[in-house]
Amino acid sequence: MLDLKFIRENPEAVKRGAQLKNMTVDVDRLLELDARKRHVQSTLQELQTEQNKASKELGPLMGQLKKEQDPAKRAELEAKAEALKTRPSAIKADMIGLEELIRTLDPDIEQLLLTMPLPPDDDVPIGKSSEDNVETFKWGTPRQFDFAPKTHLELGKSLGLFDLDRGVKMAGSRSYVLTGAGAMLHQAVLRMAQDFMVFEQGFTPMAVPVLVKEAAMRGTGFFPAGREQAYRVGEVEERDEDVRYLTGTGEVGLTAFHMDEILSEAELPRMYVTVSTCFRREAGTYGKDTTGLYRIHQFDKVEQVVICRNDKEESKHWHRKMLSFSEEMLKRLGLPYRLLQCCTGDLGVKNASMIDVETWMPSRNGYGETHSASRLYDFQARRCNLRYKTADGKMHFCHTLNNTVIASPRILIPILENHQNADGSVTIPEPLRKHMGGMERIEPGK
RNA sequence: GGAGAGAUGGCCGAGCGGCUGAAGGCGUCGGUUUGCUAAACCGAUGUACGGGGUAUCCCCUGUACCACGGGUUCGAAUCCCGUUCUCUCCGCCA
Repeated sequence: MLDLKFIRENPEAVKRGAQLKNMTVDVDRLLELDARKRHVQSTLQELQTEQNKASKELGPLMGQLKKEQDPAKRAELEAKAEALKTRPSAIKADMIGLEELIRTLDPDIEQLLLTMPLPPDDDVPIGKSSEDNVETFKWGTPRQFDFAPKTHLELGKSLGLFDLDRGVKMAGSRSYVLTGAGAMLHQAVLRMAQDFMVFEQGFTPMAVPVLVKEAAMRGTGFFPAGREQAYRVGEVEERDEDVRYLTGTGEVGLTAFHMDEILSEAELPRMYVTVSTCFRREAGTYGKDTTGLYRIHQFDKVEQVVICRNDKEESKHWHRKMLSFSEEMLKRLGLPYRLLQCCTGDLGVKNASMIDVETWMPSRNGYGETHSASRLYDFQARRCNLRYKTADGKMHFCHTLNNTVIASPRILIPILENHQNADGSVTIPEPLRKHMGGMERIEPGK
């Protein structure tokens, strides 16, 4: 969420930011509603002041009246009290009207405010869509096969690693079942990533809810824009408070963890990592990546979140650092990858900058997205009402960042395809072996 | 699922419908005293929004906020209704 004051003072910057992100937002209407509300509010406040003044006089008077025995004096006091009551009584109806008006204005302002995107950072290349993303770094060389390499689908079948048909049978399209060594490999990858973040990088491991309330989705910026991407749980007739949503990323649980809190500067940065199941409806992707383990409704992801001070440089520093953790995972797994600086048009509402990591997938004869690192500044923290206090008592909104450490089973695609052998087996990358009972290769018929 | 209790500031805790943004204590910060520490004493110590200031993080002023949302009233932390959450007991399930 943007600061309303900022929008008021920089409407053009906000408009331009939205435009760069290919989004249409009605800044003018927001400002108009805001102006109207403030006008109503100040009128209301004046009336409240009057009321309060009358009350302050009435208070002691009523106290006297209670004690007073003399009928003559009582009558006098009563008359005085009645006189004092006339004005508040008279303005009461007006006040109720004004309150009503604010109540009708508020939801509209709120809704508009929630749709205002964070303007992209200056160093983000301008572009319309993912086509215009810029490759900034490349690691590793795609392997030249001296045999006809199989796709992960073929490997999965011949090695018995997953079963798509039965997955679809019970759970519908874009579903799967990991089986045998496939299931183990999946767990091994997650475990390796979590261990790395916890034991080598000092992140705090968390197990968070994946079924959350509307406030958590809105606070982390997924709602309202991404509402159609989330599974909604609850009966149609249920009241809003009973409805829950399945999260599409552990980022929600890690970031909303501190919702409505005031941290102290000394406890920043908070570094969290979670492995959680992610649910995505993948609405609007019909016909896209329909085969295999690439685009699926349910997967597991190790996600990293950092909550730091309100300092752009610090945010940028963490952004790079968190990205390096993802890169380290791919390096250890021996998977060639590249970094893409996403262009303005490819950014979501909440990002100031986003860097995707794409990993080499032989079956695509190209790179496929496996990670996404976002820098959000205080956009999420504002929505989450997540602040911190400095030593001298000043209050600020935190900055938040998030990035994939590893997501599986998608990452199994490059692992299987890149490490396959001519005999149809797959060599297990060394760091995964200790999580697979020491297994070094996955071989057919075993 | 049944019965009951509760929700007040960073924490504990008081609060007859008016002088309560809220006693008291703890904590924190500043000061005095002190060789240092401790102790003692004095003072300060919420947030949001609006308006005004010779005004980025300063001052003045107004309003709101005692779980949340309504209501009663000239006036609500205090009374009424609804919701959420927490706790205790019973039952049920794991």
